This record gives sequence, structure tokens and C-alpha cells, in this order.
Amino acid sequence: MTAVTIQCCAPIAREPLSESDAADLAVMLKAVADPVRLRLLSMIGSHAGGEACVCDLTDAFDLTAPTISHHLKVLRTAGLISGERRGTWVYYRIIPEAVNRLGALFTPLAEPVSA
Amino acid sequence: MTAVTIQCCAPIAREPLSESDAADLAVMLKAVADPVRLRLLSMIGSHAGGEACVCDLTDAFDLTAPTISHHLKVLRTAGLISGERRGTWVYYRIIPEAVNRLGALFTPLAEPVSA
DNA sequence: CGCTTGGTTTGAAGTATGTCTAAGTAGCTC
DNA sequence: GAGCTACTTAGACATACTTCAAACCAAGCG
Repeated sequence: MTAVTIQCCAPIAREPLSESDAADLAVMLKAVADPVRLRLLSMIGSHAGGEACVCDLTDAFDLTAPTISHHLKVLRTAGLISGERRGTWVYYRIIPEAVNRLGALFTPLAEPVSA
Repeated sequence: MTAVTIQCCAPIAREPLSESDAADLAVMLKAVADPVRLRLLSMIGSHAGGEACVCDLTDAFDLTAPTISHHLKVLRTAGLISGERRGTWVYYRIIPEAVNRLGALFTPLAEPVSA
């Protein structure tokens, strides 16, 4: 736990985004700007142990396995999740730094309180 | 300024998003998941007075006025910005609550420190 | 090895998105 | 009102995205 103070504006509203930063961020945001992928991300992150098997995820949707696999690939390519095969199953987990980067864009700046 | 404490996970990684929440959020995220709209949002937010005239925005891009107008409409429809006509010009400003909602999704929870 | 189960890749089809041109609306000025 | 400037709407076109079925790879098991 760290004490912080809330400050003025979100970074996005503090100074104009450069063209290349905008392009970068848009890739990550596009990955997350889909109802299915949002739920996938959420299910992976909140699953016991912080990871989920593809089979768990596929069952939760009314979509075919290839479609889920496609969405997972989009999230993986965007650097938001990582996958690992263990035996028969493939497990995915969130990459917290990537998610935090998205949050930081839109969240008012915070600084550690001295003491 | 408010003192807060950082806690465990981002809301999205704490419990599975409902289907309808995911659909809602995806609309807002789609609006922001485009390099041009990201820069528009950023330019509006960081402009003097917290608002920007469409003419300022149009000049900053290598795109036609209708295209910029289209993107502004997408942001407006998503509830991220609001527009107001004053005389000849139309001014847009960010709706901070909407931006904060996006940030809160991906940012580790924080709670006010008592005292 | 051959079979089964778990996932991914490929290719195709329908839909949505980004961009432009052309035309329309709103307000100012003469 | 006529004309001008600032924006928006409408329509068209090319590209990208979502989804599925079919085929393919990987690992365990008879």
C-alpha cells in the first residue's frame, strides 16, 4: 500500500499526444475495445490463480473455439496477456504493466505522499 | 487533493465483467481506440481553457473537415466530449467523468485514507 | 501407431469503419 | 436577402474486423 495524492488532469488531457504515441496506444485500445475481449481479459484476470485455461474461456461464450482463439491472439499481440502451454492445456494470464499503462492514460495523476 | 492508498487489482481483473457492462464499456473504448480520436481528445483536453474550436483541431490534421467532424461525433456519441456553439464557432470540451470511468477500469483500486 | 481431445491457422462471407466529395445548415456581415 | 465562413450530414468506396467451417498441429492414451 502506498499513499498518494490526486492531482489535476489525466495525462491525455495534460498535453497533446504525439502522432506516434497515439498510434501505439490505439493498437492496445483497439485490442480492448471489443465486448468479447473485454470479458476475456476480465475472466482471465479474475480467475483463480490469476490465470485461465482456454477451455474455461471458450465454454463461457456462445462462440466457436476458433473465434475465441482469434480474440486471445489479438490480446496477446497487443501485449496485454501471455499464454503458456502446460501439457494438454494452454493457460493465459494478464500482463499487469500493460493494463496499468492503459489506466494511467485516463487517470488523474497521483504522486507518492512524502511520509 | 485527496490522499489514497493503492490496492490490489484493477477492477477489470477483480471480477468478471457482465455481458452488458462489457458492451457498454466497449462502446466507449471503441471511440477512443483510434489514433485520430485519441489525439483529438488529447488536444481538446490540453487546450487553453479546457476547450478547443473545431477549426483548431482541423488544422492539426492532414484530414478533411468532414472526417474530423465525423470523429468528433463518435467521441460525442460515446459521451466523452460535449460540444457547444458560440457564434460562428463550435467548441468542444472533455467530460472528465467519462474519461475517469475508463481510467478506473484499468487502474488498481484506491481508497481515501482516513485523515 | 492410430485415436481423441485441446488449440490454432486458414480462407471465406458479411458487417463495420475511415475517408473523401458533394451538398446542406448555422451564423455573421454587407 | 446575398454572400461568406464554420461545421455537419449524406452517400460512396476501400479497407479492416468479426465470425464460422474446415483443416491443421500438439499432447496424452489405447
